[in-house]
Amino acid sequence: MAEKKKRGRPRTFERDRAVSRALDHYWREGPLALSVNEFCRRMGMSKPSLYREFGGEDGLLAEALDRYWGSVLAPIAALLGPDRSFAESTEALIAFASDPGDTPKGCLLAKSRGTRDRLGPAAGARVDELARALRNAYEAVSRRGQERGEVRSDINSEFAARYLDTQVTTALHKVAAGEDPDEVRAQTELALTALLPS
Amino acid sequence: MAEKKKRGRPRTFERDRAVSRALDHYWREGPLALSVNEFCRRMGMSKPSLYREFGGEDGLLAEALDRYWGSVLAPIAALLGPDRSFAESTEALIAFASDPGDTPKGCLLAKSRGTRDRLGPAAGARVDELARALRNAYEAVSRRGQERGEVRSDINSEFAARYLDTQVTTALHKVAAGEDPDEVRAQTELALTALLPS
DNA sequence: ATATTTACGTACTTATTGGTACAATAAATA
DNA sequence: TATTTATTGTACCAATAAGTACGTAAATAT
Repeated sequence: MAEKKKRGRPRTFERDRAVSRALDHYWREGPLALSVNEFCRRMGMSKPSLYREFGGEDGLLAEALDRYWGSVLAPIAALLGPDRSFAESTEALIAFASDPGDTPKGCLLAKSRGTRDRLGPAAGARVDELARALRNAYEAVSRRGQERGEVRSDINSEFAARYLDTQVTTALHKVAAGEDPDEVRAQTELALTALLPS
Repeated sequence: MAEKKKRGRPRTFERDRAVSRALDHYWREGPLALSVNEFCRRMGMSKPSLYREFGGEDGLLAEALDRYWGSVLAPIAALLGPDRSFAESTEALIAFASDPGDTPKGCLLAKSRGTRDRLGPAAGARVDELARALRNAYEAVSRRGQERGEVRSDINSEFAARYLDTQVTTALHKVAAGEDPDEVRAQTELALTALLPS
């Protein structure tokens, strides 16, 4: 890998930093809140830069979603591993949903899913991907829970996964909307008891 | 109340019809989907008319919400009367949520609540009012259910009402997003079993 | 008829939108 | 030093946004 000298003007665009700041803005205010103009103004980048580097708002959001998965959701999914009981897994999920702890409120994926139809093709596809990956994790948790007798065995594990997804997403939306995290936590805990054996 | 002859040019503006069409548009596409320009174009009214009669988009949406309450939500709330068992009431709610039957999909109030913060002052206040009225109905249902032993007695009836509200609103959002009504119905039914005595 | 009062909508303003042409810049090469 | 190639952002475009000044229409009153 020789350091081939390139011929033209050297790149100064900080792509990584741009994606980070984009993620922050999208996460904080939702993926549709900002116009491209305002976006570039706040990011301190020129509009042609955005179109050149990301092909537009759609591409930028898609990349921000990728980073969100890597830095937030993948670690969460890892918390749902087979070494944990169903109760521990749901506890971790509820803790994540009712209080992410770190920077912005709510979940970028949840916010994006809420406006799925108004997203561009690239971001839309990314949202579907991430949602599916998350649901796969939910399904694994549900199935293991059923095998261990920790979850009602008379419901389909895919249905249970979708139910889990619904409830967690609802919790995330409520927290993002500013509702009391303790209330959200309590409601989500109640909702998940519906999955337990009677 | 004598029919006093008014002095100026007679009114030709069809206020009632305007509100009806506004309700239809808001209901179908959500309260923030249309610009004032596009709105007036579709309604066949001039912009000054809208500002004169309703004070702007905010006032128009507020009035549309009023009509929505009168024509849709109040009848629903009436279905939750004391003559029905808890199971019958929730059944009616789920039927409403998972398939409104008539014209547009979803619930205008649910859609409006989802974007509560971006609404104008009048519409925002109306949304709060209607949501509160609905929750009062939910609380009455919950409390009666508890008195009859149809609902877990170890949870606060206000909390149960908020839970009911959450689950019904979630169902409405999902139907509005185009999800399969049968799936939504099944998930909502499961969620509401959490309120039943064990 | 003329003036007065009320209702209405054309046509305008200013600001912002998504999107891009093109000139300026900065390096390697000749 | 001049040329070529690559990168960047100023400065523009047409379309549309929210909001309103003002002239016209249609009735009653004088």
